[in-house]
Amino acid sequence: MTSTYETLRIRLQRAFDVLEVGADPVLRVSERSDYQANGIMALAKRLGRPPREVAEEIVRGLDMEDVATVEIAGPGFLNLTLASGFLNEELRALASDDRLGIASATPRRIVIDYSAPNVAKEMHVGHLRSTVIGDALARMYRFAGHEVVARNHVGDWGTPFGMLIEHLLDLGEDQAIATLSIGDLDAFYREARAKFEASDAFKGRSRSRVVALQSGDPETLRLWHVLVNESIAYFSAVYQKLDVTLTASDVVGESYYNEMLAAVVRDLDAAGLLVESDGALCVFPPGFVNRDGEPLPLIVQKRDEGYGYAATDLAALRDRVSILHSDELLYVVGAPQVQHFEMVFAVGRMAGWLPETVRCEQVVFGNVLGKDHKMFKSRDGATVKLVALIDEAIERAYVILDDRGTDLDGDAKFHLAEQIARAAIKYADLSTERQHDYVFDLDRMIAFEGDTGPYLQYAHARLRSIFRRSGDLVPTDSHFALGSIAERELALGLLAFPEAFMSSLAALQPHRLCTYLFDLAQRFTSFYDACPVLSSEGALREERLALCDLTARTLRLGLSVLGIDAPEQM
RNA sequence: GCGGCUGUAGCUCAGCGGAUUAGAGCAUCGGUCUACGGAACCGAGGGUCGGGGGUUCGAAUCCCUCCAGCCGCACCA
Repeated sequence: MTSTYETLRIRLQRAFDVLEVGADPVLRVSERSDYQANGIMALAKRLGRPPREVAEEIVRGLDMEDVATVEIAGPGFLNLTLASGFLNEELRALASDDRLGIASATPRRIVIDYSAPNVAKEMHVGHLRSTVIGDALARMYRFAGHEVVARNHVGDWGTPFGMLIEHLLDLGEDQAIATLSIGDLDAFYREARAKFEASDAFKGRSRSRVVALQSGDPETLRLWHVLVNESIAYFSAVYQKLDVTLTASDVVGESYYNEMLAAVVRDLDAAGLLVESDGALCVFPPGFVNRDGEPLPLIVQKRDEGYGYAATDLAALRDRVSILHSDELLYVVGAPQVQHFEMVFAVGRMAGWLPETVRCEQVVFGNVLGKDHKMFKSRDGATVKLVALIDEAIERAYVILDDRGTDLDGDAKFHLAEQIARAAIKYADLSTERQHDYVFDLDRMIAFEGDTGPYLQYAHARLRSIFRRSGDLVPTDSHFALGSIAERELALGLLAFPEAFMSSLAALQPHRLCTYLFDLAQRFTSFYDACPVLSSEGALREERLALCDLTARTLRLGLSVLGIDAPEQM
């Protein structure tokens, strides 16, 4: 179906076309009217005519069947109020559409690179953002009808593996596996690092172990696999705890690209892009300079002939375009790597590996800060384990459920605590503009009041409770008279869903959908307070039940594409 | 030094091609309720939108400049 927003835009476009300037109307949801048409001032300027005259001409061109009132307010915009007949028809169409107005798009293949933890290293809050944002985008794209290929670019290669493997041998394989499988990855890494720095003998062994790894020594590779597999098992457990769609089969680590690295160098050279500088093989994409104002290289092959992450990222980019045939590449990676990816993408374009038709973008996100606005750390200055954070949130949710008194017990109660905790953490992360740093404050996000995940879950649970009481009866053929202000406000909120979803996805900004859902939940609670549902009768009862059903479905769908559960009761 | 990001209410944040009196949440104060789930609803106070200049009938938004903070700037990813 066509969304209300689209319908209006088309109407408005027709009115604009009367003026024959080919301008696009700008339509926005307004707080003081149902919609507001902007951009008339600019149009008048282009036409060289008085704005009021232009506005009047647009109003004459509008299809007044759908619009109850039009107000020329100020010289630059029109306030539109929708006709009740139009609202009724739109709501009926929305209510009978199980996709809630989101048309299934012509499928494109989108590769989303997200999460990317490192083998034998703990996942911390930094990984939370990439994982949660990436997963929300993946779910949104899938719902919109696209094919998503998730890529978990795990750090599973490089010089640290020499010392890690030697440490594993020192501990004995069984002991090492035991340490890793209980999830104490940081301890393992720390011990290895400490030995590396303290003992020259260990350092020497580590270095030769790296050489053995790179040359494909079978026993070394076997030991490497032990480390990798244990870590991936651990990551999978974290993903499960977070209810993230990533699986072990989405893991395509850095090592996967090893065999392609020589070809990257060879082909860049053949294209005449490769320059030797201080012994390293580099590409100098235009427009990048270092602190002395000299051209900044992307180092593809190091002086020691090893490959850096630039080579790996170029190989991955190539693989994703030419082998996976993706139409769009997204990298959900933190802000510090902006320049790196700009350079990689620039080199990809220069080499012809990244056609102009392929959209390629870093989905940048800001840092997670503590309450002191410094990088998020525990009191003793150590990085905080992601699992510890999730567990703490679950524990708090559990305590709150106890305090509130709940019908649930045992597994069901624990499961609900998990759902609430995940909602609190994910919503807090997703609801701010992703490029900004955000303050991680568990107290606030799990406070269950205000603009939080649990508030949205609660609104949904209250809605479901209505249907439990009324015997799950959902009216199918209601007329939406929208006699009260609260009903009308709720209805307009419901009709805005497709536009909110699509613009959120187009901008790769999940927080816009969050803002929409919170606004909808508030419209609902106001409605719920003002309009009795079950104690109403006849057509009014049917209408209100239908509004409730549509609201519940919209909340559930919106939350689900953000990766948040909507429990039936809380 | 160059580049990027950020600066909006006491706190945490929205404000999406310029638009009516800059909006939420928390906190504070005051109301509502024998109510379908009070994890609620309604209302109030609180802002020189970092400073200054410019463009515009109109700027938190666009341009310039200054200030403050964070990040990046050649072989670790």
